[in-house]
Amino acid sequence: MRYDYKTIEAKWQKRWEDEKAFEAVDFSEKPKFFSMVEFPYPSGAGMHVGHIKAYSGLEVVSRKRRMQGYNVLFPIGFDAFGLPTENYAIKTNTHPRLVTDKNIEKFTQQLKRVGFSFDWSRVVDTTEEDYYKWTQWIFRKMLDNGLVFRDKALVNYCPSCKVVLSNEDSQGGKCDICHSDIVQKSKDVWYLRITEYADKLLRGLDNVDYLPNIKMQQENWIGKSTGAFVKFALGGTDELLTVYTTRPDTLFGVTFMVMAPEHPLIDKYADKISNMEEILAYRTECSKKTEFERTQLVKEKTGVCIDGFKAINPVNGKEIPVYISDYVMMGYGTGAIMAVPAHDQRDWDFANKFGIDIIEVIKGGDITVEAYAGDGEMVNSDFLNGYTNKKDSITRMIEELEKKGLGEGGVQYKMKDWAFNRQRYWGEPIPIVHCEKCGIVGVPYEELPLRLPAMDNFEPGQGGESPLATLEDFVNCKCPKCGAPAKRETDTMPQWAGSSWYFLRYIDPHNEERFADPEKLKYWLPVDWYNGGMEHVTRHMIYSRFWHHFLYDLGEVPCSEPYAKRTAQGLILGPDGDKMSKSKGNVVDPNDVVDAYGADVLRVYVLFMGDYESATPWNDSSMRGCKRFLDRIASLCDIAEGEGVTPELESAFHRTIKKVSQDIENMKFNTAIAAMMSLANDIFAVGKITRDELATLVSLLCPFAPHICEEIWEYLGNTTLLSLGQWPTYDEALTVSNTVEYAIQVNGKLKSTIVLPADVDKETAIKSALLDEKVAPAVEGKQIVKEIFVPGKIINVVVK
RNA sequence: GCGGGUGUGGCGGAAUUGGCAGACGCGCAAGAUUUAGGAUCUUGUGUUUAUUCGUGCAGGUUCAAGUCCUGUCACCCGCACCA
Repeated sequence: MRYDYKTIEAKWQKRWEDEKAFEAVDFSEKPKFFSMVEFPYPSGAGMHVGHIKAYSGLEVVSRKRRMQGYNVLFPIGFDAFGLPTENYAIKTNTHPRLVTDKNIEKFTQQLKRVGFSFDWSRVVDTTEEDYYKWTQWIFRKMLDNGLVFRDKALVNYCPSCKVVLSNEDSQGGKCDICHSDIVQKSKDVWYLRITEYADKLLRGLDNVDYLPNIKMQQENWIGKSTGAFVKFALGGTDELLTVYTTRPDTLFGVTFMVMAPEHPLIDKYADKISNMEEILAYRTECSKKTEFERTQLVKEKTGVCIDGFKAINPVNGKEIPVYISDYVMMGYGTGAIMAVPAHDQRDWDFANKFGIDIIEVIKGGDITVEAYAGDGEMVNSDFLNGYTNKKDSITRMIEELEKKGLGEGGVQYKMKDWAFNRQRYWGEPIPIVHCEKCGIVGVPYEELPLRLPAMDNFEPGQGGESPLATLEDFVNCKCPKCGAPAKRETDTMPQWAGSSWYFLRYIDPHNEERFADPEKLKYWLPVDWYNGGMEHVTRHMIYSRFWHHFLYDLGEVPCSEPYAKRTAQGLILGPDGDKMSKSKGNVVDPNDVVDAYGADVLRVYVLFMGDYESATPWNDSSMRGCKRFLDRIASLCDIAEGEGVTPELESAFHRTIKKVSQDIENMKFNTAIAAMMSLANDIFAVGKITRDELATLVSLLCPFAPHICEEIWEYLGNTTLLSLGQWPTYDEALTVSNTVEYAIQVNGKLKSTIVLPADVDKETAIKSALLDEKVAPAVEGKQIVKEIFVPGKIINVVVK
């Protein structure tokens, strides 16, 4: 058969679409399988091959599941709000709506050309009113349930994008979008109280099947630590200064305290502090430092001693000095620490610089040289002396503190509340009204969606105002509660909002009454298998798990965890081994590959090129090998004859069915394809194949290269779709052949190989081995000390 | 600094978990076919003169180690003054 991929691919894509082959059926009797890939951001550049690899994994799994008789929901959509589109819109003076529609059209066309078996009847677009209505609805529910609050805070501000960023979006002091330096700025910020769900999000990980490194990253992100809160009296005030520590048992080693420069107690007692000017100067200096400077200057500690009050150590009554220093952050713990220089390197550095006492309380290190953070016997610690177990000494100290009312055990999380507003146009308007009398009032549910108003100039205002703030009609409104004139919130939601619940909308994308029908949610949830990039396993996944947990607490969804299983694909690197990027000019466009080789070749190659979870460089000639493979498969039509089984191939077929079936489940697509290539090699070596066997082979290959396989299936006389056909089964007994090639070793060195019956016994095997013409001379005249026989594998003779 | 991961031919990568290292593919070489190029097909391809030596490096356990143990180096990815 001639492999005319252009004609073949167009033909089958049309037929799948005409027959609605891949549309999921709600409430079908078949077992359900909900597989989901991370929906793309429809950028103007179109897709690159990385997208194709990201979708091909679950594409193969989904196609296999359909052939195994599952009712498969494999949806796709577009996460289309966000800055790149908006920036492009500003630059070209086109409305972001038009830009988005154009980009979505381009992406859709590209995805369809590759032949992905998405359910195109359920496409969601986060920027459509009937979608973001429900994004706003969930936000309103959060507002009702006390999970939304407003605070003035120092925020990460990107002067280039003119936008406030979350900590997550400004890692390393750089803007996640344009990579400019972030500055700190005081602003009103809307927060979502995600920290309230920290423990639920952590415990939920026990019941899901995520790759171990994904779980670990999420645990790390949540960052739970256990320890104690300890209260220190401040001499000369009625105040208790609370600190958080993971090692309350080192309390006898505390020789000073440190507060974050912005700590509010400093302002409260400003009139008691004689060196306030010095402190204010230090504060100013700190606020000027960028994140980069703060992390680079890690070793050099700076600070100022507060001249006005001293702290009292609650366990021994000692007076100790209090400093401010920027190595203590306002954002973690209580913004103040007890310093134990003998056993914390940062405290040690600080003490060393400022000439503060260092008292050893744990034996084992040399505290004149550096802090000792290891375990050991407690000393200089009164009732804790002699303790050697960290856990016991901590427990004992917490008991003691609780008895005196000077402290208690507690936990802390690294995770911070989610800064949820952006001063940009292309996002979901935050459905809130500011009323002078009533304060913050939610837009009534029946008024949702709060539509993004049409406007011409989406450029952010100077000073970081949202462009919406310039629209009088939008801003001025009536208070929904009291009817008095009020003002609308003009900020919009961050891009993470729409993607926090999209998997729910796939289940019922056209519902006008609810975000999704409860019965349908019950049928489809949870997502059985979710695949995406490693870069999203903390932010997007934690945010969306948070929203889902919240909806679960409201009784809106039937399970607490949205994703039963999560995997991640590795990047495709450029041919030069570098990350693909437009600036490096090493981006491979999937359209070019489809034009030159066909969609099936592209699909097979992105899965064959390497381990699915690892980063692998693109290689054009390696891809041509995949083309050759499919050509050879097509050419099998010319030799396929007769029915039934070719005896020489029977075992190879059963082994391949087993291997491919298992490898797909483990995402070992590269070895699955290798196994089919091997089988093809065997077939050509034998020189014949029956029509039945060819049908089996194309069934196995169909999830990978569906167009050519459908064509061959039709060539074999079938009128049904192979994509909805039967997944081949294998007979375990036939996967093993009745002879085995044994390796023969003498003293562990390979000497020869020998073919023996599979059920050979040890005695016969060794006897035959010793007769081998290469083995005999090596053994001759020597004494046999030991004979090792591993059934099915190896014979080893030890001689002296 | 902390946490996790990876080191195997010229290249991408395999190795049913301790049992013939290099499956499969690329590349390369020779041959066939072809007016030629391309494509296709066949054979070969870690190293080395038989023999050896070979999975980052150095030791160890074992009849047997890419796989287990100890130490060490390099690279990659997270988080990062987290108290």
